[in-house]
Amino acid sequence: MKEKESVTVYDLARAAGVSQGTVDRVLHNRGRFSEATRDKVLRAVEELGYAPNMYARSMAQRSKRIIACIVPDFEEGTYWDSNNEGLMEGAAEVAPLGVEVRFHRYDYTSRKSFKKAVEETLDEGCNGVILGPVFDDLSLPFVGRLREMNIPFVYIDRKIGNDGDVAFYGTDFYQSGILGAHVTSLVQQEGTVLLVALSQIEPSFADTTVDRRQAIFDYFSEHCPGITTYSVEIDTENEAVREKTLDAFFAEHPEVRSAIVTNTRAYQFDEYLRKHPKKNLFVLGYDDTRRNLKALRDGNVSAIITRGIPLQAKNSVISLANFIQGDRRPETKDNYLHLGILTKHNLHGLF
Amino acid sequence: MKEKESVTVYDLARAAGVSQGTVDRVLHNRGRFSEATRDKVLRAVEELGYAPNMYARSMAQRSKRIIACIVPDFEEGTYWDSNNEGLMEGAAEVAPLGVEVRFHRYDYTSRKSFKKAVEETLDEGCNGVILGPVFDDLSLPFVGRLREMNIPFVYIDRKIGNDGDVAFYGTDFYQSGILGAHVTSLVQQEGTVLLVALSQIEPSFADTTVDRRQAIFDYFSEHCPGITTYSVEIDTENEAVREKTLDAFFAEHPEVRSAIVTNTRAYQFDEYLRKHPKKNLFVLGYDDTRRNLKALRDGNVSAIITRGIPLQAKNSVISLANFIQGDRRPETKDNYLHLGILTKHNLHGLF
DNA sequence: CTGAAAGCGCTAACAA
DNA sequence: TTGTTAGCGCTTTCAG
Repeated sequence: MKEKESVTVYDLARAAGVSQGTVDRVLHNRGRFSEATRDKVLRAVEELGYAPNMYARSMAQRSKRIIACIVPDFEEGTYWDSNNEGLMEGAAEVAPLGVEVRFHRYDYTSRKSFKKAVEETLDEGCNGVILGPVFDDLSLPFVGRLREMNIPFVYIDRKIGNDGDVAFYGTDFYQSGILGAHVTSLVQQEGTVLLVALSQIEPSFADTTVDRRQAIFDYFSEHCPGITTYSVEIDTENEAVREKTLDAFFAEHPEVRSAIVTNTRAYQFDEYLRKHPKKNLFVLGYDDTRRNLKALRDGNVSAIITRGIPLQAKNSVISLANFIQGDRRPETKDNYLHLGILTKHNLHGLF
Repeated sequence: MKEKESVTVYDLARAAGVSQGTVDRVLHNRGRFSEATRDKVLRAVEELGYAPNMYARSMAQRSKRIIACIVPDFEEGTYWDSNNEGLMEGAAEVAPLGVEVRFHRYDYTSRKSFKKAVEETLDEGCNGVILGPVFDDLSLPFVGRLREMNIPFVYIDRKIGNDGDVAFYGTDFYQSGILGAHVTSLVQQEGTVLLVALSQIEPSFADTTVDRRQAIFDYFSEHCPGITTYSVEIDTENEAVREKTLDAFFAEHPEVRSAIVTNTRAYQFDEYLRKHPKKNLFVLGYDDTRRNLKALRDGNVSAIITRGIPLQAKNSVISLANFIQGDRRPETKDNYLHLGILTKHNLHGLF
């Protein structure tokens, strides 16, 4: 019901005294124009305040842009599954912009499979990459390659260096530890707290949760002199071993009132508690994976700190698509997502 | 890098044996076509699974669509300010789709101003309405009018009936009460809890927080027999009166360990506590308004339950725009937003 | 190196 | 009632 105003390529062309075709060439650096015209056009862009119409653009493009997504494969209900969910949502959202998301998944316990995913990506070709890195030494040369080839990329979950990435979406692990400790301290001002950590199967992996644990220690030692903490490491793979470890701990420390599971598998601790119930134990876990949410709803987990995994993944897709199609970078390069607190009673819409 | 497939009006036209113009007419019910062609076209739509290209559409439209937004005016940092923030975000997001959002604000203490806003809206004309209703008896005939005129509308914050609205975005107040009580019960299993409520200035207003208070009572009486609650009503407008009321309460009940402020103005309770500090008082409030967040960060509020106000507002705009421009309804009609829990240590990115 | 022109999917004005 | 056609802002041939 009102006219649209907005400066177009045609306006630029007129202002610069050239044709639309020429404007397009300098805008996209497709070569075949002189320095002089380049300047004229760019000046016109400045003066008129040109902003491209993304929709017209994607309509005119006969070909799609491809985003290659190199992320770990996953079991149902785990961390990378949640990420996958968000990536899919993002893919759906950018599809009408003419951007297609293709997956190259790898086994995060296998360096070889990562190499393979990388090769595939490079072979197929793409206009942008979303990288969920696990192996630093393997990822580094890869992003170097991307930079050479002028392929934009965004990190998800973790980032390797600060070099040429368009953006990063992930969590501030230290802060997540502070929050977990804070919540626990609200429930319990003094006494014993148990920290349950994942034992490292593969010492070569980067263990992102060390920062989290450090934060918890820091918080308690600064704010809660009355709290004593103990750590146990549990075996992710073997339930029998887990059981023995935990039995031993609880035998020695029956006075424990809270437990913080610092890795992403609070549901495994819940499994233990189902068999060996403890009265009034406050259990705090991390990450809104399906399994953890189930343990929160039906089991013995009292609260979960979440980083909105699907959102981080979704945002990574959208921001990369906007960069590729709309020439615009995200407002902030490093995006540490909001940490949420979940209990039995605010799961609505998540599960 | 791959061809786009997707069925277009042209495809429909060919399939139905008519022209694009005719297809457009039946698609938009612009009249001037026979029943027979209508059927042919609609069948083609079914068979080919046609979905309009929203971007092509908004490009071809020389005129904008207008969304009229009838919501309460606000003071800085209060509930409707947060809503406004989200509405603005939404407006920015749908602008490239050729949708403009226009505001008609009213004073929520004045029925007359609401009437005026409604009249303005009707006079100016629009393609859709977002309504934040306060006066039920005034809103009802208005939405009746909208239905007659075939103008789609969505409710925000509260809804009046379930009639012709495209969607509703708001909170489940009862659930928010349950959550608040649950969180409080995590901190304190027994003893005294103070409920602070807003005293009604205007008894004609719908008080949405009664459900919340009811839920708190229900939760405690079901799960926490050891907890006793007391309610006080405080005067929103007059600080001196507030002070007196609260002084009197604390004199009588020095044993109180938690307080729940059930309205949206926890910051006013914080103001009181700054002048009359209480040791170890757990204070829970509602809503992530700027003032409340400040009281959480720097003051005596321990936790805030939030309904993601900006998000509810933003979604209302986006869903209405999609309905108007993209012919598609939101997936769920009634959207009760996720309830968040905020503490000092997860304000990042919100403030 | 540059310009002209066709066309992406859709709407809207104008003929018929 | 229906078909035709000219754009919307942009990219992309294809000739110069």
